[in-house]
Amino acid sequence: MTAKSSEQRILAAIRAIPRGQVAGYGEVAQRAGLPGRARLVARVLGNHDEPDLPWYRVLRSDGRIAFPEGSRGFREQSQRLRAEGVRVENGRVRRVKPAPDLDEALWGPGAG
DNA sequence: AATTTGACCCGTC
DNA sequence: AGACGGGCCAAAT
Repeated sequence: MTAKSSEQRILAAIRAIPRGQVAGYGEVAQRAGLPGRARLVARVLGNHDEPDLPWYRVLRSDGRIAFPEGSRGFREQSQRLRAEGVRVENGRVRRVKPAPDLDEALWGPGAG
């Protein structure tokens, strides 16, 4: 038997996204062992047939919904995200604040 | 077969 | 924040 197809790995990575949390296409691709294949992830999402697939937890790297504002997918995704407690604002998801660099902590404002 | 398209990403300005 | 260019890969034209 051959190895699992990339599609299966991508689907698995998407299913692995915890409820109430989101992930970027590139992030999913990387978790699926396919770094740089973000577009492939998008294609797979467009071809998905599984109703239980949390496709709505996948966003752009900017934290924005990949659908055009006002589109059906856009509203559905934003609504589903809000249903999980994700804060969606103007088609954009408030992502987790990145950890500050050590230099910033040491040499930041007030360190002088 | 070449070009365009698509639920994209990253570094740089 | 937004704009630009390069990368990536498969389907559609």
